[in-house]
Amino acid sequence: MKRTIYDVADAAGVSIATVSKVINGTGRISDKTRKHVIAVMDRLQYKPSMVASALTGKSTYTIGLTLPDLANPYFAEIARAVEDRGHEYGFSLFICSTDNDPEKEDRYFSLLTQKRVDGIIVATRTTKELFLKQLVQRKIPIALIAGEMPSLALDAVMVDDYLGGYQAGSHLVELGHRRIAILAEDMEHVSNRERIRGCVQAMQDAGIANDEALTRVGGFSLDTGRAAATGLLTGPEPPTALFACNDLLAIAGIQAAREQGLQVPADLSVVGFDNTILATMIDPSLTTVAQPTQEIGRQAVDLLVQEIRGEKTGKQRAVLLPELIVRQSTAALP
Amino acid sequence: MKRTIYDVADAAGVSIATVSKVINGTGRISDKTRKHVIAVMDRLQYKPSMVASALTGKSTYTIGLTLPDLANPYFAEIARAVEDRGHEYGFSLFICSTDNDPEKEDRYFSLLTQKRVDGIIVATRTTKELFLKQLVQRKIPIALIAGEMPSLALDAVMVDDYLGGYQAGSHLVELGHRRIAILAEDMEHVSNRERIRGCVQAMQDAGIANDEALTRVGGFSLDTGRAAATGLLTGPEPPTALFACNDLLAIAGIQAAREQGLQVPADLSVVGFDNTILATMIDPSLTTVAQPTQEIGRQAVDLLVQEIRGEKTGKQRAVLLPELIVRQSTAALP
DNA sequence: ATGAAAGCGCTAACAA
DNA sequence: TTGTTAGCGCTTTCAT
Repeated sequence: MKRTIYDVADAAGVSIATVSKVINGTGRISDKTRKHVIAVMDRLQYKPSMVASALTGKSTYTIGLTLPDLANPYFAEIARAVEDRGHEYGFSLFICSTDNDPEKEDRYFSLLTQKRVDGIIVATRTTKELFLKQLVQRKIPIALIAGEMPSLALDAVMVDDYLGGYQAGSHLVELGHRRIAILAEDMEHVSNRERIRGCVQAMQDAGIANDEALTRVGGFSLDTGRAAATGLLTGPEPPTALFACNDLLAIAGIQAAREQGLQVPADLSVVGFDNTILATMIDPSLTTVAQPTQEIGRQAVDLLVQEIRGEKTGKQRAVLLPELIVRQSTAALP
Repeated sequence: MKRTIYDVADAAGVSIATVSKVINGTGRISDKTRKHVIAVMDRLQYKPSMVASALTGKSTYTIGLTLPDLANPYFAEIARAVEDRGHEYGFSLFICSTDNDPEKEDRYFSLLTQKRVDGIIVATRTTKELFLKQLVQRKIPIALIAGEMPSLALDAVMVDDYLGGYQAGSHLVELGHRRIAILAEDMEHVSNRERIRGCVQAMQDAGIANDEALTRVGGFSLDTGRAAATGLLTGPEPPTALFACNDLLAIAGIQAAREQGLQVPADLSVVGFDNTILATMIDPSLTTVAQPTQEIGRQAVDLLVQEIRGEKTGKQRAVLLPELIVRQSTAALP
């Protein structure tokens, strides 16, 4: 039942080298034998083993993608984009959800190493420098998505988070808001810090002093986000606008507002970040800073593949631009 | 830089057979040499190649998952569940989004075959019997999620869609609704047909005649769903309740209602299906029939792994029960 | 308890 | 144009 290149060679009355050549289109084979061999191959339903061919030194045509959680819509979209672009190049994708757990991430890296993936795209946010260094030593091509590893020269694609934050802040400022609250995932990751910095800068450019009390950490879930947002809204001088560092938190903010009897956008304008599928689902639809998800995945794969093929010398850093999408969740201050 | 088993053997002053044995815990090795070899292995940062070991006849410890679209929250959740359970068994996961395109699916099957995956979990909805048959001939273990292939005996895990539909229908009937519209993805897939059949049965059990005009196909996107829902709501005798065959369509229904100036649930009660992350995000929060996503992924992997290990003789069909989650989108008919 | 040697299915010189 | 052959890194008898 299990066909090998020998079976094909036998059945076709040629050598395995000949079969190998027609499979790979290498060497010179007469049209006649090529056709014949091909015919025999599909008659036998023969599928060359990529395991064997990988062992021979060629690549495995496999890449790994580490991300915090595949069930998170943002990362699912990224993964889909990576899958699609990888597939165009003939690469299969191993998915590795790490739950932001460094140990789990390390185990996945180790596993990917043993599986001899051709490269790894790292979209996790808790990656330890040491882990990456080990991969680099092993000469495993790496591309970072929205990550920084200043000490290591690595290919990376990121969006200009500062600009995104600035766009969000400007939008709110232009609508007349002056008390603008900020809801962050955490303060560790650069992306978040930059988004906040951008928003604060937009406010300062409009002559609005930054009130630290209006910035809160909302975590990664709807519940923690709602709790943090509620804290923000029930303070002494409540904000009239909220910039959330991702769409999930923005929705948490909207829900918290509703619980406090506030209308969005009448009483509170809300801006999100990411433009995930969620943004168009909720009511009011969410004004948000769009990340070019497709493009992020695409460029990450492009960088990685160039690296794998050795077509590139230095490392590159692609910075993509975010775009503010205005929907229904923001309005001018009365 | 690239370490092989030979490097370890040399450095440890033993044979490669010995090294292999300590790696796999096979054969009898003295405690002394074992420790020594292990020490040498981590000093050299040696990671055994699973490519080579796979070629030797052992399994690749890799499974494939085909699904329509990884970016769809429902399938992302399924994928995450499969990934987690697979990881517990030591299996890595290849993701294959097919976009419901049979050709793409076939190419993925072919690719997975060449990569010599140990098994495939099929969560796509357009799988041709021929494709599956070819895999079966190749003796590749398969597990279906929410699929049927009556002619082929295959392991499968599914939820009782009929029951789910019945629960949704009963809920609406109990709330006093008698004109209940149904929004389906399509009529081809069994899941949808069963959900509808269940809902209709619940209505009939309450003495409500089925009005065919109240069933519409809403497709797979928010836009097509909204269009279909609008058609439903603007008919001569508009419904007071809507059962949508998935959460996305339910949200489309809510949006359509809102566009028509209807309040949910005051003027229209809406029930969804799947209980995806979306259900808690929207306002009003969605009453929906929950699928046990974790359990589906888990059992699919369990069945597949048993098959891979040859621990099972016959094929099994696991039927899981859905559960109605009542939230804010349904209310009693005034 | 350890090692020598024969594959696993394929690719890539090198011969013919 | 086609075939022979030596690996790729590992597992697994079978000797020792």
